[in-house]
Amino acid sequence: MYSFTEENYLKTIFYLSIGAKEGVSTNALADSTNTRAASVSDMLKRLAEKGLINYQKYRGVTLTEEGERLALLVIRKHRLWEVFLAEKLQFGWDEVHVIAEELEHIRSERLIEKLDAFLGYPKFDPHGDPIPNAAGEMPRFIYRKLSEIVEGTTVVMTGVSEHSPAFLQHLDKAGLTLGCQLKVNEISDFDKSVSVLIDNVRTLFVSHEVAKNLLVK
Amino acid sequence: MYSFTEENYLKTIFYLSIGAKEGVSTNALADSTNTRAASVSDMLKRLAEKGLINYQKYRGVTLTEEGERLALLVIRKHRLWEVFLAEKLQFGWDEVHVIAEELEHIRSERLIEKLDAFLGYPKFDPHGDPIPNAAGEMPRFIYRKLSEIVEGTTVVMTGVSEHSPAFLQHLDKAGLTLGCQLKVNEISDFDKSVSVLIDNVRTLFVSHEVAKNLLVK
DNA sequence: TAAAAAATTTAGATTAATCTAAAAAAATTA
DNA sequence: TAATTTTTTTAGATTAATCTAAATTTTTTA
Repeated sequence: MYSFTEENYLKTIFYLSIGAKEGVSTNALADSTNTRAASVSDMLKRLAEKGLINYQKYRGVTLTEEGERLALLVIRKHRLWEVFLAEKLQFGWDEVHVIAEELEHIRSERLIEKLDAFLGYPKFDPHGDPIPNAAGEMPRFIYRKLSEIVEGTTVVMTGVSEHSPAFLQHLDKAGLTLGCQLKVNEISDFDKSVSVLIDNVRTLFVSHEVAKNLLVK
Repeated sequence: MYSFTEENYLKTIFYLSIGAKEGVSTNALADSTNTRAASVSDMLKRLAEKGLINYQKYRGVTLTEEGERLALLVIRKHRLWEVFLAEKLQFGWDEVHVIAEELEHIRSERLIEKLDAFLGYPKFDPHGDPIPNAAGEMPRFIYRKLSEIVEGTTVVMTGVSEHSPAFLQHLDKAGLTLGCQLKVNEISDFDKSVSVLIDNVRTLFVSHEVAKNLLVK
């Protein structure tokens, strides 16, 4: 049985490892967990002793197989609760993350399996992120950013790579929701903003900053 | 913002205060919280400083108005989650308590109000206990025990005063559920066991031990 | 590559919640 | 009511998770 804190470290290491070739640095973890590097060093020693991470002093960390499995089980719980909050309790997709940060630590396997069934075994959370299975396995999709799509191409919005309430509320206001069709009309030479045709109905200008965080396929 | 531990102490003091004329003793709290009297003394000092309990050394404790309000809000959350677990996730009434012990500490007022709405504003939890409102107020019903009902009387089972899985599973096996009609046929002179007619259909012998923990009206 | 800068770890505290053992107060009983 | 027993509190530690400040290692740069 691991503490809330330990679970949060595993989850953070998992997210910071995505794409990275090297191990996650102490400072990156300190930033993400809002603690000091010294506190992170202490915790890394403990997680290493428990066999959850590969750690050598000054070298950064990676998750062991067991550590990754545990991280994905926490992420599974987080994402299932997000679906519950959005679909059953009518929370906005900008509100679910904060509450799920607490719910993800509730310890009951039966609870999460029954919740999964109640929700109809969803495959994605409200932000389009895939939900790991009960064994701690998650399909890895390769999404493209809207900012990388060439002019004239039509794609479907399938996710976001930024989950802050401010960003998600911005998308709400612009009427950009998961599943909408986006045709890239033109990319501005001046500021890289993207002119898109949404669902064949209306045209919208999307800033490069936003386009970088919209995942499409 | 109060810690899980503080919330649990408030809740425990609330339950131990029911019916009691005097304050709750340190030892009673140590028993209920599975800690030692010394630890309880420490915590009582802290809760008193925060204005949540009335405490004088060696004298036992009572909740202040604010302390009781907080205790009832925790109990509100506990009982609403129990309804969710039983009605939506199909957990047995013997299983919901343990999981709700964790869920009751999730901090989000909006969450609990939306959960309340989702459940249709239930007035009672799966054990027949009333659910406090959002202001921390709870109707106080005066229930009678089945063991106090005189022969010949017909009553309805409305609650239980013992919530252990073993007891609740025993009731399941006997087919005793909330809302069933109970006619007291005869009380044994020998062992005080009660012969009851259930829903006008079948007769069952209920031990005095069980009858003491069945609440009826 | 040597010096400077940045990153990381160690040393030594702190806080909340707990403990054991000992002291003190209250309650019981002879 | 005095002695004994029980209850409660205090004193002094312990553990997990954190901190600051200082020391150490690695990386960068001149």
